[in-house]
Amino acid sequence: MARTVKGPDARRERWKGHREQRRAEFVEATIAAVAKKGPDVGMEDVAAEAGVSKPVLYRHFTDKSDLYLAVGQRATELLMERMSPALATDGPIKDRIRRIVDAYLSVVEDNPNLYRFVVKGSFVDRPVEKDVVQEDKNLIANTLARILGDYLRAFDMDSGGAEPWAHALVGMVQNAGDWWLDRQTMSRENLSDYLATIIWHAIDGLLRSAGVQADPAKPLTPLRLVD
Amino acid sequence: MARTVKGPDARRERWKGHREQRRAEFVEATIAAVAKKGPDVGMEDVAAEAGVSKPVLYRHFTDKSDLYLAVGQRATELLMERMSPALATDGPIKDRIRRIVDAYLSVVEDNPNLYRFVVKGSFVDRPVEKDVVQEDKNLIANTLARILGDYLRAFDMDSGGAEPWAHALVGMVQNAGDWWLDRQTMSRENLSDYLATIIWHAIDGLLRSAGVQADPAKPLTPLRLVD
DNA sequence: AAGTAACCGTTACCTCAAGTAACACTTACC
DNA sequence: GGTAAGTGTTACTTGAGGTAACGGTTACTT
Repeated sequence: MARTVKGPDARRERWKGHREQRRAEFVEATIAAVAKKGPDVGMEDVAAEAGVSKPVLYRHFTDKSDLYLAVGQRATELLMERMSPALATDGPIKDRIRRIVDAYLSVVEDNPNLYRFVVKGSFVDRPVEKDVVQEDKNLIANTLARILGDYLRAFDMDSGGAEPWAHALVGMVQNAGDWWLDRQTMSRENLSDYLATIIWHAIDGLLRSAGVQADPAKPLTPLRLVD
Repeated sequence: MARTVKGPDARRERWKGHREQRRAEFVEATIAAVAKKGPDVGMEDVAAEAGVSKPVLYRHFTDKSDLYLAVGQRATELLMERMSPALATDGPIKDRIRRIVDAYLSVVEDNPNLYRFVVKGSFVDRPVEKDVVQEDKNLIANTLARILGDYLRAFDMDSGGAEPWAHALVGMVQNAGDWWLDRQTMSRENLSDYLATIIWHAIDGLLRSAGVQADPAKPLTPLRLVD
């Protein structure tokens, strides 16, 4: 009796890492399939791309939306990887905004099909409950909200707007990105500039209204954006 | 010869108006069904709500997405009905922005299921080609772009940013609205204020950078927004 | 060494909603 | 009376998501 009571049977633990690796493998396969066959791939296609048949997929993902959620999270990782250097770099504030926006747009530009797949081709089943995109947008927006809130508080301003503003900024960049992706009527650089300009003006306006004079060419002082 | 040569058989014309009326009727039925059964209704549900069986629906709409598109357009009409008074009112510029934003949010607030249905539950089939939401957002954004462009040109500024800025603004308000709809953690009035503030600051900043001093309490002079 | 708990994988099926076929009746123009 | 539009029905096909049932492999447990 001694061991059986407590010992959770090593056979269960043995695969822990492996399962995650497998999931990741299927997520990659999905991304590859999307890149090949466009954003409307089905489970069959994904399975084929992974060199496997459907039921195998369903051993690792409960659902289509479960898989899509995982893909969305992976995409968020890719996005963050590309954006975090831009977030971490100190420098002139406006330039920094431009770089962050541009990092986002560069990801969109490099993975148009994946982008469309994640942003548009999801939540087919679960209508409200588990929304892949909203999840990830919230993640980004919450990060932004924290940063904004800290800034506002540091300047002794009302920080109640931080959250809506964060979501507003996210939506703004995303929607402009969507538009740009569909009909690429201007260079990425130009779009980044325009968006950075409008964001900068919004921030500058907020600071002005609190009597703070900010120089677009200098870093904002009271906090560092990423620590 | 007068009639027979050209006359395209009055039987074809007889129904022109009727067909449109019927389409509208089904669109209303869809909206009612959505209000009752949530945003994930199927064609069967819609047909039932209209007191009809599926094939009838398919005589008037080629497709599910065709129906959804029509619903989206109807929703846009409802939205515009509510927004246009706010757009047409002259008055202090910042206040006006607030009213426009608030009008949008009020529609979202009053028809949450319809809103979710239109914004989220679409484009299930046609992946890229006929995107209902994008269509309607573009309509709004283009209107905005025209207005912005006119303003910018009136102030002798670079109007190249008008289009991206318009899409940015639309996305901003929409995303903030989505967030608010999901977890209503602040009053509509507060959200409208916060959004109007950020938009005002962005516009004000643009004008300042061109050397124009605008007073948030006064109407912008060179053009009227709606004519 | 035998048992078994976890994985590997397959083919063949079920289910459900979108969309279609085929058929019958009504109205009013020609 | 013929016919081109519409009204409507029930019963089917199709396709994609998801499942059942089966068999093989590995390596921990007893």
